[in-house]
Amino acid sequence: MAPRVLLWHRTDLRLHDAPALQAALDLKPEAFFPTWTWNPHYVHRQAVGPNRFQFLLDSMQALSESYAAVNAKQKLHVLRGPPETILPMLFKRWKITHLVYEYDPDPYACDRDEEATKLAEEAGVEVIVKHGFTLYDPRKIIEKNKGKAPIAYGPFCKLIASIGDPAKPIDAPTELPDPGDTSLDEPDRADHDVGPYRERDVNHVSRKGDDHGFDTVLGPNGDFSVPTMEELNLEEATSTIRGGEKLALEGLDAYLEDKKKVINFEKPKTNPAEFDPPSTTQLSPHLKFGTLSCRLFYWRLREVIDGTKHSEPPTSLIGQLLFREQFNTLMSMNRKWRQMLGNPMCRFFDWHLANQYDEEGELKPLDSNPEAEEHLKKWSEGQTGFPWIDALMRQLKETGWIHHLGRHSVACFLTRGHCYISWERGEEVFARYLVDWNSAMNVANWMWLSASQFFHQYYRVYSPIAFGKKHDPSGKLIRRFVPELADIPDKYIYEPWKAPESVQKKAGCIIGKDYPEPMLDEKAAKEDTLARVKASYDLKIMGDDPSALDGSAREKLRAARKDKIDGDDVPDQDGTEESPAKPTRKRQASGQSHDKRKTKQTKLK
DNA sequence: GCTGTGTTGTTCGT
DNA sequence: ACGAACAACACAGC
Repeated sequence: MAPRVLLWHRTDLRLHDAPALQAALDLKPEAFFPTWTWNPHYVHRQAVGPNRFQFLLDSMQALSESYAAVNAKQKLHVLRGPPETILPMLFKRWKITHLVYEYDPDPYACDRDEEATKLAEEAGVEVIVKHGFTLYDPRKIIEKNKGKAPIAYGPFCKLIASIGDPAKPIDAPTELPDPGDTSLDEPDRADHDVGPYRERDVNHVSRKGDDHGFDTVLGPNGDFSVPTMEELNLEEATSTIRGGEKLALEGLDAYLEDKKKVINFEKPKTNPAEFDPPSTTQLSPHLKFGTLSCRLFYWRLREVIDGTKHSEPPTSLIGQLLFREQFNTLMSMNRKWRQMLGNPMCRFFDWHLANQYDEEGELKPLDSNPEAEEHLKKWSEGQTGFPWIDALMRQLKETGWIHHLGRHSVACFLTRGHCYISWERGEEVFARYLVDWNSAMNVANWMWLSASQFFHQYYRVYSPIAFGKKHDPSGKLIRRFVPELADIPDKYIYEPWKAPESVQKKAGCIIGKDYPEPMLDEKAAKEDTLARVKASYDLKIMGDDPSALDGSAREKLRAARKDKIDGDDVPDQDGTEESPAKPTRKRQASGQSHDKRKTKQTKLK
């Protein structure tokens, strides 16, 4: 039987160097169906803000047009519904013989793809999985290292060096087979139910009204069209970062023009306060959505640096790609990657507002902690009263991007630096607002900054005042993103509460009225948090330790703190003390909704 | 068990 | 501009 191939796009919104696409074409199909399942899990259950939705829709539309440019009969066929019902329908209706997709190391994706593979096999469809999201196949790296991936960067680099160079990129196809007969009657929505997802739509906060993206399965005109922001009823994107393969390749070309910059790139020496233009490549969203192939990026970099004296990993640009490689590899072998409890790679802390689970592994409402809730809310909205932190958080929300070191600064502040709030809460906020959000990079860096893994010198704390000042003494970033402070003199721009009343008046910004007072005493919060971090470090247990899972580690830390406080005769400042007696109070909304959380941790929805 | 290393801290000294 | 003190972590390699 001549092959009829369904290419399931997810992480590979491009035609250049796309191994799954190439594998599909290598089958010499009589009918070829590039397909996207518009998945209600992604639309309603993952925190995604308008900026990232816009980038995704741009990229899907661009891919569809690129297909059509090669073969006018082709397009990206978008079917709106859960993959576990859409795919079996297509297998049958389009008489599919082969399902081809790119390996996605994300834990949710692994579950989803295992289910899809099972369904394909039940339908007698052959499944072909290619790697292309990373330079190497994560499964091969782990196999080569006897089932484990090194957690330290150096050994990881050595390991992949022993495998050799990554494969060279392959060109985009110049011709494509036809799709064959794609005619379908509009399916019954009941067969592709999205109700349970919409009921708990975590993205309702960025909608102007109801989501109409699932009104039909085949699209409003029955032609498998790419959804629009209007159909999704999303607020307008505020970011200027736009998606699509063409923009990715142009961005790459433009960045590589300045060869000196590429050759001497050292990440820690790039400036987190630069935003117009930023001091880094701006290619991360394209790697996230696969509008740019990481192998193409890698080999284009090699072309520039080979034969010259150049910066080296970890600080070089290649070094950045190797971090991406390592974090994706580690994630691929850890289904509890995105949480602390149950995660063997993540140190246990008794953070405020940490995820907790019932016996069935369902998320429970968070413990009440009014002070921490207020801190989280102010942090996520850029209202902490620390201009540097607030500028970065507002930059994140508005532009969908902040510099890596800016991410460090705000993440450290929220977790081990000043607020002692679980990295899981910060990770959610980044997931909503970052255009380049990616589970491997985002989670790994949150673990890094919270000293939960990779980084352990927890006493090195970013100052919310000094760190920014070092890079941007006149506070240009603050003046741009916190306009109420625009006329505060340089001397006070990082600490406006120290400005005399006359100065505040002259600048038209009264602290406590036009801009908030600092939400906490920086020095006292740092000391208190450092002591908590040290106490958790002394426990030396990871998130999957029995005492972490049964709550006894938490109790132990609480009791030790109480002893110490009683001994010192200092009033108790821990807002969690009352929670055992009074289980769960309604939590405040905090930039995103936690109130309807009841996600199965591992099961495919 | 010891030593060196770890992308990217801060403050104070010269 | 750069070095040392701060208080002191984990991990790899020997």
